[in-house]
Amino acid sequence: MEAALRLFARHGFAAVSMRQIAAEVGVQAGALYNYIPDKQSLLFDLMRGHMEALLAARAERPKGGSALARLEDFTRFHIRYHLARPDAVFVSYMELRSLSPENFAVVEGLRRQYEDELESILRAGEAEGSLSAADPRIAAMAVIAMLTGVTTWYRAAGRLTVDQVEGIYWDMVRKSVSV
Amino acid sequence: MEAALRLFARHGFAAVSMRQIAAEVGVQAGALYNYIPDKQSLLFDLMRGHMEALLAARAERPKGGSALARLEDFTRFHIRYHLARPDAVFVSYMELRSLSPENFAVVEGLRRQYEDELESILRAGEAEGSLSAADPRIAAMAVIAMLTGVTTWYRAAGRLTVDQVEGIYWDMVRKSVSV
DNA sequence: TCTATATCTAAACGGTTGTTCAGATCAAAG
DNA sequence: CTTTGATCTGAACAACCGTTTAGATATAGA
Repeated sequence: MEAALRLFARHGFAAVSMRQIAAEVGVQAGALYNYIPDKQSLLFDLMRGHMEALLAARAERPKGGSALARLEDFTRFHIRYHLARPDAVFVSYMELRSLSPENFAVVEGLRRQYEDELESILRAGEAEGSLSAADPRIAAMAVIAMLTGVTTWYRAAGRLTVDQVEGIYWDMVRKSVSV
Repeated sequence: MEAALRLFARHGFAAVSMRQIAAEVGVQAGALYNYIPDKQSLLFDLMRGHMEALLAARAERPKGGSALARLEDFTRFHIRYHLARPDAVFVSYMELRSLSPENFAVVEGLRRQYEDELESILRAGEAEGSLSAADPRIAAMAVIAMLTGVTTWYRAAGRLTVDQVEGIYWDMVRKSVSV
């Protein structure tokens, strides 16, 4: 699974052969079929696993507090979690179209759950009067796109630590939905 | 080229065969080679063409004015331009890894030019005192990620017009880098 | 040590891949 | 009407695809 994830992230699902994955772990291609029914299931398991782990990790965060506090926690959590597993993020955002329709629907549903939490935080902030988003659904999509984009340029060896990145993005997110 | 762009956007570069592209335009696969040297060049021409057209269209916009005015123009331009050609945008952002190293470097350079303009607008705003971005480079990447993300959910048949989307995003962008 | 089970290899399956090429077909120019 | 050059077909090429399978090999329990 790790080898497949790495190769899918690097070259794309369609461009990676079962023989390449097998070679990466030192077996013949046929041996992989003792563990997975087919290539599509391999991709689906990786993506569903990533989304479920994301939701599970998110569920462990505190749920109470002000909308502003929850928004900050969401922002920092998202950046930290995504920067820690760039391959899984990359594959999960890029290979949606490689999923069969049924598998796509499942992953899409999980993603939707995640987006919905942010949307409800923004709605709560609106109700509180502490946040302002003209369209909470679109604001949620915009914030997530902004935050996830960090994985395209962040390099652990670069000039910024994860903490610093968190701070910069939180500053922007906070202001973007401020009253 | 149009057929290839459409298919690449839908299924991905690696997943589309020359025979599929040929069938889309009603010829045999071999006939395509009267116009392109190989499949890689086809992708490269599409991506380079998109980036060059983007830069050319951007270059026609007014360059003067306050940093705030230029930021608004950049924001609205980006959304309008990208929503008008979703396939080209999708392919150009998704298939970077399908490019040969030399071709990747070219496309990456063009993209960098585009990002640099936004970064310089933010720096000018900082100098003017009208904008505030803790790290202009990262703020530029964040804003572009947010704006480009619109192509993932926007549907022409949806509840919002392009003008409305522009307005919502400009509001968020403006606030995110406000003093 | 024998047996049962898990795991692997090596080969094969039918099908598809990007690309080439000889020859057919077409349109326009002389 | 003939010629030229562009364009296309249809077949072929070697290589690779995902997947299956028979049989070899390893592992662990009785």
